[in-house]
Amino acid sequence: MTDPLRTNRIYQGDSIEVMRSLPSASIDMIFADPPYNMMLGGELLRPDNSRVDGVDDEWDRFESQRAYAEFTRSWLREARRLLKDNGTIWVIGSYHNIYRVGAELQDLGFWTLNDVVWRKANPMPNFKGTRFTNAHETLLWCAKSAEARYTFNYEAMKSLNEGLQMRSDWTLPLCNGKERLKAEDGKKVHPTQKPESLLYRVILSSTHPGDIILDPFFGTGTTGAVAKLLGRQWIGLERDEAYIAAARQRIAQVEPIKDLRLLITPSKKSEPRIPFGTVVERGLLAPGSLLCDSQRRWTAKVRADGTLVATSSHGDHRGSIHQVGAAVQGAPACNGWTFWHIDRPGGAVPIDVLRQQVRAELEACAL
Amino acid sequence: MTDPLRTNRIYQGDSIEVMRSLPSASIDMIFADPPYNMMLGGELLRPDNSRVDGVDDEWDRFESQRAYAEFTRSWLREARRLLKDNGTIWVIGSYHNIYRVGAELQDLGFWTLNDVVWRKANPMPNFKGTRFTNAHETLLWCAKSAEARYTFNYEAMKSLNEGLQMRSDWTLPLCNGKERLKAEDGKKVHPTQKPESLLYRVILSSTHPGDIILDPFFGTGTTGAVAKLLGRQWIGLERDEAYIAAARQRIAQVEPIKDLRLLITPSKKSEPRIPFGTVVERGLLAPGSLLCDSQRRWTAKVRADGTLVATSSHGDHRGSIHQVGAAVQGAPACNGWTFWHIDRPGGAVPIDVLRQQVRAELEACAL
DNA sequence: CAAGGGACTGAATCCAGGC
DNA sequence: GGCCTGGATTCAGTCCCTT
Repeated sequence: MTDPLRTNRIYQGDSIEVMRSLPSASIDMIFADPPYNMMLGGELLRPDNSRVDGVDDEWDRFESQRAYAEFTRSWLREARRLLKDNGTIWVIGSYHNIYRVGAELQDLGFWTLNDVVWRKANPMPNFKGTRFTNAHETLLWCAKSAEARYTFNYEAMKSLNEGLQMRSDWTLPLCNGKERLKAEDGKKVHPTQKPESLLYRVILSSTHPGDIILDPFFGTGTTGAVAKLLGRQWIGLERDEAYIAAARQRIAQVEPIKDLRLLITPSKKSEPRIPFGTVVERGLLAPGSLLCDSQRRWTAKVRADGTLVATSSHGDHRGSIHQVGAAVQGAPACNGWTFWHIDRPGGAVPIDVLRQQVRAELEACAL
Repeated sequence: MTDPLRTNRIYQGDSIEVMRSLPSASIDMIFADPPYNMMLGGELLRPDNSRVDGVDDEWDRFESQRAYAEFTRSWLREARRLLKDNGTIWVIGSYHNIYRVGAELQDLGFWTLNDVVWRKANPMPNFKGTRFTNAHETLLWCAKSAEARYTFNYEAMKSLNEGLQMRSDWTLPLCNGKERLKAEDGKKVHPTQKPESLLYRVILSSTHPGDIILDPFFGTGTTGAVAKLLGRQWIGLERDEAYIAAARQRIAQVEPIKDLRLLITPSKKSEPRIPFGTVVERGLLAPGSLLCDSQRRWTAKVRADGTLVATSSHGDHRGSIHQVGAAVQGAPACNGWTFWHIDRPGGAVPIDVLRQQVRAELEACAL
């Protein structure tokens, strides 16, 4: 193609078809949030009988796993053609699709730089208690080859992380509140709008100001909004007219900023909560160990799941260190960390020292 | 095979070959930490044990990627055969191999339950500052099919996390200090020894005491050590004599927890079911008694057969405590045990206390 | 106005056992 | 295997309304 690439605009149409019309080796970075192929079953009710609004949109339905694999290979192949040799691609997904995406990326010759975990601060719980709470999504970050000289703004990431190297796990909240785009009827415009904080990190880490960023599954334009904010060029591909209208309006309101320091929001550092179970799990205290209070009036036995069992004049008790501490004393509440002790040669030591030990180990990973 | 499966031992030899000699549908859970030295100069063996040269030109990279895929498919296929229908498999890996593993798992028909992120508390920094610090590894947890009734000790995980649902991201330290096995020369025995805390969570979450756990890449036996501690049976496959010797010595020193009460976290789902009719039958509630909800918005009358009758704005209702509770509220479902109350001097009391009473009586009987 | 309670919501492969 | 029914199951955060 001889046409110059026109940026800062949305191209309407099927992603793969529009990509085919764009010139090769013209893009610095691609961020892609493709359909996940969730395959949800029937409806899901919360314990209060309200209905979970799942992703059942037409664009997330594929005929088979094979069809999804072919779709993935097709758009990734075009993405590879559009990327400059030193460009990189980000793809976000969940366990439903990210393993297929990762395998196809590697088959096509992409070179993985990192896989990054978006650790959701406030995920939806598992209402039926059937699995671990699905509390993260995965991003893959790849170059076109092992030899590529890709962009990585190491210092920007380090300062964003208060002077420590940015790790491959990012703790960020979901997109909700005022940031979440709502239609006039109050309903969310897009079922899976990504938080801008996520795109900040992606764009800030792997592009320079002025670079051209392509998002082939543009949705309501989070990539475009953050790209404009950060002084990058952007191109969005999207099929849905309603999404496009919302994205245009949203991006028009963005005022680009030049001073990156304004973006660095200090991370909320709070003392990490340490469940007592962690102390047991890490082998600092064996299941079956005996605890006692400082006066040795009561004893309790440690269970494998981090609860205690004890017997007192009030009966048998089972529960957390706090619950059992309160129960044996007949008290309304109790701080189990300072109440319960372990017998050591020099005397009884509160189990809080074990918590301190765990905290010390954890201090290395700040976020 | 007609031989009974002999557990709590290490089988020496090639993983895939030894797996072929074991009986189908005999394993409750598999934990696998397969090799993933794809292009790091380490050796990679094809399924036929021939060696792949680690050269990094395009052709050879393709060869070794394909060889790794074949290796992965081979051992996963055997793993699938060995698993009981309701068994599950855990596989741990990094971005070098886990996407290939995940794709092969799904191709073979495994059903993903969770992907779990091990967030390393103390990862190795990225010395060159060229990427994000690689601070996590990924575990995949799969059942054999979507319909399988797999084991998940929800309550134990919740207790371990001090009353909150366990999430899909686990922050745990690397294996070091006293736990790390060292040879006489002070060098580590195994390059990638996993922390026992990781296996503790894996085993406690997805197996029952007495279950049979297979680790086809046993190494220095972390899986065996934790399995023994937690009262599970184990089988380890390993080729390397030095690893086997270290594992044997290590596991011999583990003292198992014998007391089942310390190992099992009771859950409501596992308690014996009591029909409401039993409560009436035993005279804890007379036919004709009036029940109400906690807000006293609705009332219902107890019939001799343990059903209820009630009238609401939705009409007349007759049926089980659950059905009538749902009907008067116009809700899709209802737990009648906690919804319906009896009027007592101190206030309304849920009929669940009557169920507890019956359970206590039955338990006394059983002893 | 501050504090507190209740409703609502988020990429979700979300039940188990008996007949 | 299909159908029916008992009955178990949620965390963090925002917004609105009441006290």
